[in-house]
Amino acid sequence: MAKVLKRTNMCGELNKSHIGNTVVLNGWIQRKRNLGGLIFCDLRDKTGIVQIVFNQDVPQKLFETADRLKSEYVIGIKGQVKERESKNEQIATGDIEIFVDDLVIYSESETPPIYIKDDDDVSENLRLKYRYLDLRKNRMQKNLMFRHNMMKLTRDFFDKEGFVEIETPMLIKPTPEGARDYLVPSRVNQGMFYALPQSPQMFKQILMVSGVDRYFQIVKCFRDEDLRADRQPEFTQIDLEMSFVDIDDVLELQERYLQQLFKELMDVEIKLPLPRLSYDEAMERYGSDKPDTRFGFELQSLNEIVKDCGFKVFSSAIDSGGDVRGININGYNDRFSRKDLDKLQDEIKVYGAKGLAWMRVEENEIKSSFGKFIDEETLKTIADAFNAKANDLILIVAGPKKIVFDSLGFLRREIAQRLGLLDNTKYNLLWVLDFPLFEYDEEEGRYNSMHHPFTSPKDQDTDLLDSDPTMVKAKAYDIVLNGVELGGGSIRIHDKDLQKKIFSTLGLSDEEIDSKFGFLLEAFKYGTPPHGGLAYGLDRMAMLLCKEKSIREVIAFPKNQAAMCMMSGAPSEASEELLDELKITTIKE
RNA sequence: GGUCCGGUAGUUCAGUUGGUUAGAAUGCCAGCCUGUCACGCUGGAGGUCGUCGGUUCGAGCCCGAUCCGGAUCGCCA
Repeated sequence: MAKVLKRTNMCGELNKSHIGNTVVLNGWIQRKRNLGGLIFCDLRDKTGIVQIVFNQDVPQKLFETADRLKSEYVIGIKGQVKERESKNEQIATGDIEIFVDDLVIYSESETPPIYIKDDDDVSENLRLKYRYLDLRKNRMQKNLMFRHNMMKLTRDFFDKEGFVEIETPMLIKPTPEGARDYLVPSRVNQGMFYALPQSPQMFKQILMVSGVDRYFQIVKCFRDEDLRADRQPEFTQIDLEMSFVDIDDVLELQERYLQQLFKELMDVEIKLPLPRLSYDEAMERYGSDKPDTRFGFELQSLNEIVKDCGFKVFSSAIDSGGDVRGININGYNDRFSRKDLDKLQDEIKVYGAKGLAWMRVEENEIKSSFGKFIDEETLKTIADAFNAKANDLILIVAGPKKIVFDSLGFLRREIAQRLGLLDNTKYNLLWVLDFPLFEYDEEEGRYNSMHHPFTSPKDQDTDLLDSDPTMVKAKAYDIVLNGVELGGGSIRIHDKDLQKKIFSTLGLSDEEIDSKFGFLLEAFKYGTPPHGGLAYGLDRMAMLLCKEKSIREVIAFPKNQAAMCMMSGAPSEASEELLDELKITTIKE
């Protein structure tokens, strides 16, 4: 076992002020340049890279050891910091280099299967398999540090505001609604199962009943649903709950938190109060309940203009309760070929759109895909509704509202991205409020909670619970950043009778209510403060602030799209012994 | 579960209407080299073209099936 040289400095932190010092560094060989009688190595640790030099003034044995060095060998060196004759402007330590007089090889390395550099474009599968190598990259180290700083700032902020971090259980009762649970068999209670929490929702509400007053937790949550670039089966939430508050109290505190987060971690000033949009307005203007407001192309209703226009696609959409809406890609008509438009039309079919109608506004005429079905007067009226000028492109979708919103919402984002209009130095935070409490599930023929069943309806809407549940608005709020839902929450129901009423509107029988939520309702019998809270998706927040495209870049050991850990091989089969003990029989083929 | 894109050297990729021994860059190995910093120069090794089947005189290329990866719709209270 080689001696460990006691480190005096980190590689990336050395500069001119260290010239003349003798330093001891530990790290990995990034690269070796052997000039024959002179060897240069780039030595890397988590802080950066510094050049170390071996020349023939050193003992022959040391020089021979240096000659053996290869990529990713782990070494320790002692040497003197000297000013460089020719600087390297590319790296932070480019003014200096270390002349080595002692070298220890702690461990050798096989040739790594992936390169340790930020701009490699190796397949993600390989990166995940060799995650320990991937994480050596400067970019990944930075992301890990950023996430750490985010969690530290979060803990400090909420601590100062009187919040207490309390751990809630990971083995809990399966939840009937919402996402699919991960199930954990109980050995002690044969045939019974725990679930891993999708969120600590009921526990944090019960902590309010317990008089904790303000709770928060940075907590792992689990949902057994399909993965996406921004969705992992296990993810981290910043979860919090407050007693004796209404919507404005929650939002005001969160705004101060976000302001501080952006100021300290990003050096970005966020102006308060944040903009607020109602759910209806967000849908009407942006076709999304998480609008990206960094660019225009807002939706415009054409119902009034085209309801009697004679073009069947439009009029029948309106007659059957749907919509005709469009967006104006103003100033970019010349950027879209006929082929581009056909492709966009294809792409919105996944949302159920039957087609895409378009109008090209040119200097002296309007060309459109539906010109022969409609008179020129109406075309002009549509163009006027969009304040269209030459070189504008108007895209129109007709159909059921959801399809129209989804399609145009997609087109807005997609086109802005293609045109390079997504300014990643801009951080548009906003609240979306006044969500519907329920949405009607056509397939199951019943109402579902849009948020979750503990969400309080708006006071003035409680009468509508019986007559028209879909009209009831919720005391719910989402925080949105550049088109991504960062988090959401609500003021909860603290009245057990109202809570029961909501459950029954959701179609739950008394027995179901009792078996699934009985403990919460029981707790509510004994004095419940008005309360509300919110949860942020920490991974998503870190992803956006690190300017990454996937949350996998800010999670140390993420799963791939098939929910597998490529490094460790999870999930895997369980042993017969374990399964026997759990009384679980697997179906053998 | 559906749709789309991809799978060729350790890695990233090219590979023409199907036609000789499948190429490049980089990495790796060996030799030379005292101011490099993506060091350079010379030489070398490295391939089940994801897998199986079919068409064909002949398949990396065409067809079918299948496996794997990614994006996405559904799903994600």
